[in-house]
Amino acid sequence: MTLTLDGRLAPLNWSPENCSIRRTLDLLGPASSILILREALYGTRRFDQFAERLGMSETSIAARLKQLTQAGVLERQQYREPGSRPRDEYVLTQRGEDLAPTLLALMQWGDCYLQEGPAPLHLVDAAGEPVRVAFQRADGTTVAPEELHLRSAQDL
Amino acid sequence: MTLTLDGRLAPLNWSPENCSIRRTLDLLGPASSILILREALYGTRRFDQFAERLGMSETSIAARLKQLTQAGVLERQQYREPGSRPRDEYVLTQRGEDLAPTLLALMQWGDCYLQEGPAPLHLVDAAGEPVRVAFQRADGTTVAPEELHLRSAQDL
DNA sequence: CCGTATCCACAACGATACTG
DNA sequence: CAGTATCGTTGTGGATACGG
Repeated sequence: MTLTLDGRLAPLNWSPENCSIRRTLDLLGPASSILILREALYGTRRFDQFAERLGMSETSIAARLKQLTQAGVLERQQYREPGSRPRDEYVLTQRGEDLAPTLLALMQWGDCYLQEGPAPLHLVDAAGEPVRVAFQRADGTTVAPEELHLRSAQDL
Repeated sequence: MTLTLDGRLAPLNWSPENCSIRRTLDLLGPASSILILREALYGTRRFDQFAERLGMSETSIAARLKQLTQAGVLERQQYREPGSRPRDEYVLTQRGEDLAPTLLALMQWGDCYLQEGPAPLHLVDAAGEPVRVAFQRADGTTVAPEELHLRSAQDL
């Protein structure tokens, strides 16, 4: 596969700076931000749980949580356990949840190419059937990678 | 959505270090590696083209290309234009092409949340119909994000 | 429990100059 | 054209100590 950009390698109306991939990576920040989001997707919400599960220093955790909150993919929520004072926790916003395909596509690739033995986690549906990240049309039909093309907007 | 890990937030048989997302990020390296791969996916192959299109220094380009080659997602290929001496170019391996869902999921998210106005590039099939990254079962049927679960391997 | 402040180490990057 | 060598700057992170 090579996404042929409709046959041209450098369309005039597309510039490498005006690129959603670059802007998304800039917004999310370093790789440790992705790991924070992975934990958030798994259900981790509290500061010390992030720190413990990721094996990162509190300094880094605080910086990443603040950055991701400002980026709008996490938000602080107050909660109160009975008998305790109110605390904050960090939960995914809709924007953050929508990063799930990206994260799970990464996981899928690593499971395929970097995992020795069976993968530790499997993505399944409500009935336990395996689920994969794939390309599909609006009607839900699958698109093979060889059929993919990138079209620049002004070609329409 | 929260991927409930079958109801438990920290399954005993899964550790944050043994994680395909982390290992994949470690293998690929810094964010600029992802941008290199984006260019490779678009069809860029030659050293100076990477440097020019990404606006990065030759030092960084050389380091990233070497790293990605060692990681097995790019490989050097000799080519020879008529009348020129042979040169090297960097092309995606199968491993590298299989990162397309990850990169395009990133692009899709950025198009949705960071793009002002219409996206500059559209992912389409051979007939020009729009294509998205989505979750699906082995039989091709679509899975809604709310239906997703992560199951640890030893629960089988 | 949930962070912040300070200090230090290292990795990534751009700029520049240089080689086959 | 396709890199390598060196330098200086910045960003990221760990360790430690400290504050609400």
